[in-house]
Amino acid sequence: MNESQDPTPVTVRVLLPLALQEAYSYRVPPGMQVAVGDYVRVPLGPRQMIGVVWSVNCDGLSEPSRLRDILQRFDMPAMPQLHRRFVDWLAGYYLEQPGSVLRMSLRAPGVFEPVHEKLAYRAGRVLPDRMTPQRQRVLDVAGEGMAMRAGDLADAAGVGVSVVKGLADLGALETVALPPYSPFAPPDPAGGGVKLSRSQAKAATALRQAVTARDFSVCLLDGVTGSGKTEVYFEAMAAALTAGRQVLLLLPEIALTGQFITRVEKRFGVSPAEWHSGVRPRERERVWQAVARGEAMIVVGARSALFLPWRKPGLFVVDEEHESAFKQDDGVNYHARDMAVVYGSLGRFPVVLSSATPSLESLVNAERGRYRHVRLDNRHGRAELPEIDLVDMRAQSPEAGRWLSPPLCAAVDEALASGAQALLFLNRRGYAPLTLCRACGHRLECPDCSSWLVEHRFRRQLVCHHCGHAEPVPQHCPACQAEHSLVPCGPGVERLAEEAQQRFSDARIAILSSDLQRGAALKDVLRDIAKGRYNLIIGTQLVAKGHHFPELTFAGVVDADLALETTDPRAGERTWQLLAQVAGRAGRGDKPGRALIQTYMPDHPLMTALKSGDREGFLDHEKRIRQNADLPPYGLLAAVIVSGKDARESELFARRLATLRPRSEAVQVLGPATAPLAVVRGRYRWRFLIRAGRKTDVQAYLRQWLDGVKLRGSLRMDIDVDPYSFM
DNA sequence: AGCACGCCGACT
DNA sequence: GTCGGCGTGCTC
Repeated sequence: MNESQDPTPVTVRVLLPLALQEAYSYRVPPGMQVAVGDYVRVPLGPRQMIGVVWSVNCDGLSEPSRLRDILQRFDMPAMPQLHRRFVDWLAGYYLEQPGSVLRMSLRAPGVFEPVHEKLAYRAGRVLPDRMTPQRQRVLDVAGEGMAMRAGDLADAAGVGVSVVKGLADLGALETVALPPYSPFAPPDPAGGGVKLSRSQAKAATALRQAVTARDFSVCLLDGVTGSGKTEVYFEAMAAALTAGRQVLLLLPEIALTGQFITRVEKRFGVSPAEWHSGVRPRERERVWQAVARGEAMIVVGARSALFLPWRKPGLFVVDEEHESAFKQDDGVNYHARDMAVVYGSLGRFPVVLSSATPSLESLVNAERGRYRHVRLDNRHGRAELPEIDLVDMRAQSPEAGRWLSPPLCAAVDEALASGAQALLFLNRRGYAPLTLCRACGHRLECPDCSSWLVEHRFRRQLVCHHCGHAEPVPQHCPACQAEHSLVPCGPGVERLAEEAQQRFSDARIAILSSDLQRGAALKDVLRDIAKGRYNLIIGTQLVAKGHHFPELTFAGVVDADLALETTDPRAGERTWQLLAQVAGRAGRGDKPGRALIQTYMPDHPLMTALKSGDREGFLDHEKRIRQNADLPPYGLLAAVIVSGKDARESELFARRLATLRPRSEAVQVLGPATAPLAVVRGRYRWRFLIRAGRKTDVQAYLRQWLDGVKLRGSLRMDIDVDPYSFM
């Protein structure tokens, strides 16, 4: 009877950041108050873990005697209900354990460590009985008002720290606890704005309305590079900040955060919080705490920033929303752009998706009226794309071992001669994608994956791009022992640079690829390009993203067909986005540039559309293909990948799984077939593709099929809802 | 995720 | 004889 009056639950369910089926029950010890969302420390087997109270069960469902006690409740803002709903929603959609999703929300471990309090000192009320010159100097400095750390105070007074400590003990100095983290300054929504063009102003008004409506909506901000999308969504951010709400600016990759932080500083007068894997632990703590307290108002971050414990979110902006980098491919396979939209819909606040080449998904959502389509005209009235011509490689094929056709060379020559910069784009790292033996035909393959080893000549290594395996380039063929018989086949950017150096003898060549990204190397090269130290840039897709080369007048695409030759259902769309972005790099100021695209498929609808700058035409073509094949966004897709260390065992398991699949009118299961990359890291992979109508509950189907399946030995099963990469 | 338990190969 | 490899299973 008495217990029922007690408001404190006897047992609670605690979600732990582990891949467990469910939350675990714990007892609340007498005298402890816990509520849903609280962060707690609990015992788990021989160790302790930090988890979140997910629900309370006052009825004591499991026998309380078997349960263990919560050890500690952390005194910090509880995880908001919105965030807990988000974790559950994401886990349900991607068929993940909620604990695995929670883990991504607890990636600032320092916040649960005891805060080593930082102390400072200022003048106290009493004077010491015995005054010394040293003491006097310290009190003089302290008398100026500012509380200082012991070391600083001692330095300023020219004395040892012991004098300060002595005065503090006597009460002549007062101890003040400094806030453990330096606070984030409040941004100024009104400051730093620039004059907007008419088109920008109109778009900004639309976005501001969405923010002030204080309800869920999605705006697709669609405008070419140079149309000023950033300034427009900055206006929406200003509106959210004015309303006292937090803003997230989500970027597809870390390399871009630097420039955006500078722009935010200019616009809002303060440094935003920065969140991505490169942020140091101490700073992570600071940001996590400040977001949890609702003190960090602007966060610029990569996809993991979604998992910060947002206190009062008012706007999420996803820049370059078409980027496939928003899809995480390891661990929990979530799409950050889609989850930003989900967060907004759960939290009833607007989301802005921004792109020069919006994804087909977003465009179709706009067509269906689910997203608001906000278009921006080009500020300079320039055409969307520069003048693009195709080089028919069937007719203009360069000699063997060369990849630059005569028209491409002529265009580069012309650009360089005029004192401008030129760009050659090839989406392939290294020197050559394949090395084979002339004597026996043996191909050098990764020992752990079914993929070719890529020669990296600068590193003098053969590298597997799938698992990172690297080995020195052998002297003999490993199969037939022939000497000097290994020949590189096909080009990578390194080899292209070699050819370019021969063709354009006075060119100053820079190679831009992700191999360069370690340390400050990339930054240095970009700066030197901006200074004009290089005039011929040879790069992988790194050059397509964000970086602006003001003196570039020509862009050449060395192999436009590469990205099309995959099994990925979005290959066409990706190729379009990539090539449009690369071509868009050409042109300075208001002067359009020129682009040449080498292809063996000049009649492909994508290529002809690129040539005529007909985005709508390409999109219509792409939509028809997807519609006919029931592919996203007209149908739903999921992949189930089964893998194991033993080839036979993996296959048998996949075949047995196939017999277990439930019959369904609405869902089509294709496979099992060997995955496109049949072996990765020594694991043999089989794949099912699941295709269903747009309104089908694929998750329910997959659960019905796979929930009871027992995995034995090294067998693994990975579910990928909305797959992007078909590897 | 850890951490213990368990079962097979090469050692002082 | 034991040390130790990592496959397997459990944690309220």
